[in-house]
Amino acid sequence: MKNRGRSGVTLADVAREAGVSAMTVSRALRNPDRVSARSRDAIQAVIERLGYVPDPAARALAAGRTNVIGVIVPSVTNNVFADVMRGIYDAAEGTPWQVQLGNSRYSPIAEEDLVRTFLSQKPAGLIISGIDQSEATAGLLRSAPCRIVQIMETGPDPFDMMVGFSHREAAGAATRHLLDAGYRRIGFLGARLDPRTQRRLEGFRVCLSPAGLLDEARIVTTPQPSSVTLGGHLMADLLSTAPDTDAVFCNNDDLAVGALFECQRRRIAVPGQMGICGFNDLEMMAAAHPSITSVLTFRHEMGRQAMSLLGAALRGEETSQPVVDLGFEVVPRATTDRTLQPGRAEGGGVRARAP
Amino acid sequence: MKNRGRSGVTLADVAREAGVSAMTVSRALRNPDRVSARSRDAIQAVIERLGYVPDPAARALAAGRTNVIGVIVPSVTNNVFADVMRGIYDAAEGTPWQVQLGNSRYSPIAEEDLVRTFLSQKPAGLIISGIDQSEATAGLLRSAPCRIVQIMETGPDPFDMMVGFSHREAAGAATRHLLDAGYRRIGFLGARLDPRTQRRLEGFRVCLSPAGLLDEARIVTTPQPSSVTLGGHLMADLLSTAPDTDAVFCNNDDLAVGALFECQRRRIAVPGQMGICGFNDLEMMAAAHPSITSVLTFRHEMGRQAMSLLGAALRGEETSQPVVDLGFEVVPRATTDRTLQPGRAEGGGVRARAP
DNA sequence: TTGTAAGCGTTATCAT
DNA sequence: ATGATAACGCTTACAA
Repeated sequence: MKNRGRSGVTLADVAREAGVSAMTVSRALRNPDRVSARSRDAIQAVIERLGYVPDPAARALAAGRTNVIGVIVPSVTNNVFADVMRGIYDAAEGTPWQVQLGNSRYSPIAEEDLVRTFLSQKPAGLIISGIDQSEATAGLLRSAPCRIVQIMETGPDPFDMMVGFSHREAAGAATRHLLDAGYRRIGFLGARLDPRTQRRLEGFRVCLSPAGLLDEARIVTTPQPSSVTLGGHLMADLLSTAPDTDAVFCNNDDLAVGALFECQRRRIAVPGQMGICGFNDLEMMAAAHPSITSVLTFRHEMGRQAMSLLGAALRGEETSQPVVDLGFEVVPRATTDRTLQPGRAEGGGVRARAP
Repeated sequence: MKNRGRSGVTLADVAREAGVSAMTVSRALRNPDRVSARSRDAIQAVIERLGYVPDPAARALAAGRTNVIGVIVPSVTNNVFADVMRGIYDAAEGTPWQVQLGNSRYSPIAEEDLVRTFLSQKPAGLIISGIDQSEATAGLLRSAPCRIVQIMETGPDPFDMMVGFSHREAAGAATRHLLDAGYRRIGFLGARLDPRTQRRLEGFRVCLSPAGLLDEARIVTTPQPSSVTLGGHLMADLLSTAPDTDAVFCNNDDLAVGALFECQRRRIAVPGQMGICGFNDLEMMAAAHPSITSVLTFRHEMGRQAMSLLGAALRGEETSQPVVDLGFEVVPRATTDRTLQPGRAEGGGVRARAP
């Protein structure tokens, strides 16, 4: 098999130059304190001189495991997951764990393939979004020889660990906020009905139904992926179906922003004639004019904690609490504050802040 | 070393069950047509029955290469890179290439580490953002034993291939658009001065300078990462420094949206008293009220082409054109259209579209 | 503290 | 078309 023209400096090269055996170099790399200071220094010098970098494939093959943490999210474009990913990367920094990202594109089949691919790499851990895995995927995960964290949601029967919150309750709280603000004919705008969206819709229904205020005609959804433009369209649909609607809970912030712009275009006063509440509380919501009420979710923290929990578990520090509920927070702002002095009709907004 | 309790079914297991040698199974997996139909079918059946999945580490070690495409971006939160990543994933779908993401967080040192880590994995290719690698990184890349695509920008001396556009020209065109629209006291709002931002600022200067309209006092920048909120703050700063400014070129769309909201808050008529132009043309820009002028960049296409180019090169299809300039497109909208009938002062906008 | 031997699961090479 | 054999670069297990 000879030399196939590989560039690499190997452990053996380093060992030879440093006048020790390969095993000592291997140890110096992973448990520096189990090697004499003298060897350690000599080895370190040679490594730098030769520019040695360990071959992860050889390592994985010999050790039967890797320091890879597989992360499976349904979207890489979505702001929400971008924040979660950043939290994961932040927590992984300075640790030996190497994050590897997989994008399931909201497809259960792609998700199953990803899990299979990740498992074939003998990962140290897996972080997977949601609690709605297919039966096949669930089977793989249940018998997986690594630690697993489910994120984004809490629910019963975790495979292992969980970091999330209740979307049902969060949506319920948002809807209650609209009720408390005095709105009565409340609509729901939703895009891409993934399982979390559906549970939010459920929370919406459960909040309005007992009060006799649930009107299915005010629920407007579409399978299309969400966008600001779509928020405008959904608002337009809602207004043509149920023109007397006086507030909307938007299933995410993009839709809420689009709904606000649509109101401004139509000279509908917000919050006077129409209340608007979003979901996630992206940075933009506070900066908008009028500022937009939303439900703050702790996305970055979710990623951070998922990774930290995994790290702790892998270090053998068993957590007493395998399911972490991060909660949420309704953030009331101008778009649902009827006590604000309404702007002129065509302004479509109020002054929420001094200039 | 015995059995360490690994879960895996191996090639040898499949070979034994199928009554052939390991090599035949290996061949059947990678070059099905170099194996008799009989063996092929028998092997396929056993693979499915046993649930065999190849071990990528063993494969990498034996073959000396992998089907990994390393992708290095400076941010995973930024919409722009999210779109590029989606393009890459889209183009990788259905190919044997496995995309692996690295986040350099705008740090040249982190970037160098990532390159080193990726190279240690013997990747089939590397996609790296920008043309401003450190000398150390450049050295690694020049002697890398794999194909390389630089994305986001075009420039001289590609390591190998390149897919991008000229940020300098794009910013110049945007500034020219503001001039053509009749604005004369034009400002620049910029956050995080990465190399691309700086080249955009350069394009801005080069456009205004010959006309004698460049006023450094109207250039407001900050090292902070960009956000909608920050766009408002920068606009506020600009107005206190140079209150007679009549238009701004914002270095990205978030800033532009924030600037627009700030104008609305202050009852500054847009586009009447203040023209606003963003950069990238995110989906939101068209949906805003008033709709916001921006410079469309082909982010998804950039990722798609980078990956396709790489795929073609790896298949041995040499491209005649190793540097692809995707260009850009100034998209004029309401925020720079002075011919529109101005809304009332406090409206801060115009009706860009019928309801 | 250090070294020796064996093998991890796959593919390249060369025969047959 | 198929197979025997020798690596690939590293780590586990055990011995010194």
